[in-house]
Amino acid sequence: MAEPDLNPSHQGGPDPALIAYFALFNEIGILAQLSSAMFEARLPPGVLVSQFAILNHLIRVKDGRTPLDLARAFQVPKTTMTHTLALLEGRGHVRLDTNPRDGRSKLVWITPDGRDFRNRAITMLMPDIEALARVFPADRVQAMLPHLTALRETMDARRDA
Amino acid sequence: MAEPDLNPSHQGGPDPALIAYFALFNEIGILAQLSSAMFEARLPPGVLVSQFAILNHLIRVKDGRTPLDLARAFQVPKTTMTHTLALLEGRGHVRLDTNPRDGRSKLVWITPDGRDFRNRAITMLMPDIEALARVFPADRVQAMLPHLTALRETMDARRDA
DNA sequence: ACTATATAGTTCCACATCGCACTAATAAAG
DNA sequence: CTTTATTAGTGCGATGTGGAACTATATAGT
Repeated sequence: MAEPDLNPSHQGGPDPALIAYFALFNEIGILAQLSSAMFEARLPPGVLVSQFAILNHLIRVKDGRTPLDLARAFQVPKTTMTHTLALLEGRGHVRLDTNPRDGRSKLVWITPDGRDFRNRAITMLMPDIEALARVFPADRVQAMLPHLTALRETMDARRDA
Repeated sequence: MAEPDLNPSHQGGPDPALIAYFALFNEIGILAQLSSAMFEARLPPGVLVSQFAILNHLIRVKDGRTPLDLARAFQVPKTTMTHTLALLEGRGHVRLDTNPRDGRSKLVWITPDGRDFRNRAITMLMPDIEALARVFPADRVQAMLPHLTALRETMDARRDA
């Protein structure tokens, strides 16, 4: 579900300088909801963004990593990753080998089928992105992207502290 | 779960100018995950961000609206809203009256208990926000917030088209 | 080497989310 | 006024998500 929508400005309460942070997380939450819906509308029925995201990560970053690595990258519990990887393996989109370096863990590899599926999915999404680009210019995206990345990295680093 | 992490740059594929949009949604998805986790860690056990967000909306925007209004505001199906409102009503944080203007619908009101709960929750969250503000300055938030709001409004408007 | 601790992954279970079908009520069409 | 279509909310079932506990392996301490 969506994010807070918090804004304690109705009372003289907390530091007003911090209200912007609440507003920020509110917008982020609603945008995550909207973008997930947009993506899933174009993906084949039953394929969730969570699964698609993993295929993307395996291509964009690197495959041959452990399920736990992936769980950390996506900020989900390892049980969730076990479930999602099982779905992808069942569809033949990824392959799970035992890790030769560590008998406890496995290594996740994307298959040619998984690669094809992901590339076709991106093609399906392109029209929506193009339509969005027409009403929301790319320079605005460029303006905020570095800040978002920095915020993500900061919060990611603070996660265990 | 988190968002795409899409970046088709591995091949000469789609318009490179559009890649930034994928990167944007990727960051938004992960940040939504991180902020939800941060919030829920401070909320009482069993209270999810989804419930807290509704209380916030009822105070910040306005209460006395229908469940369907809320479902649209948060971009969730009405069945989800029914469920969440039932939880909040069970805790005495909201009250559901029948709508005198329309026998089919109801009106959602926040109770004094709900108001107190929300205000106390915000107090609990403040230390985390303050800690974040120390490492991620407010001017960076100000720099991206207007763009995020504009993007959210744009995508929200395009939702039914 | 042996014990204690930590880690990777899974299983089991609780629950939030959401699609589908249904009821009740309103609105529109004739 | 009667019929039809639309809308608000709910019950039910399927599934994604995530916590607790467990097994198997690896690492640290002695």
